[in-house]
Amino acid sequence: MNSEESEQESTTFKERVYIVVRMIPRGKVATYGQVAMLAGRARAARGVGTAMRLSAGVVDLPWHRVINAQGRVSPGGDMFRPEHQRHLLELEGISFRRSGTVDLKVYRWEGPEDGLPWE
DNA sequence: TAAATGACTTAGG
DNA sequence: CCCTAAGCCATTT
Repeated sequence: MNSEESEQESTTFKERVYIVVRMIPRGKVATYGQVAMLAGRARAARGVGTAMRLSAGVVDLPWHRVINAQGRVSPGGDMFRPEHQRHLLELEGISFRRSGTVDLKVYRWEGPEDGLPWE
């Protein structure tokens, strides 16, 4: 271990995404693009979507706190139904507009106070 | 290794 | 509010 910076990535993109998502506090939300940036891949918003789609069964993962840049929740899925996601968010005190969207100006997570492990 | 897929995003119409 | 076109990416075929 003669190096600390040129070391190989010991974590995959998906792993980092989950780590970031687990940092989102209760009552707050983050967008795919935001998570991508924090995970070290600013333009991989779509990759974050892929990671979340494959997250069924992952323990302790607040998947419902990840929404898109328009404030809309997941489009659907057996285990990720829009109504379910909305319900979970409302239980955390997040209110939706008539349009069914979340006001990011109010509920957007500011980001981690301390730096991330890989940054 | 190339092609297809999809919880994305921004800019326009 | 709904739809399309482009750009970008991880994952799966």
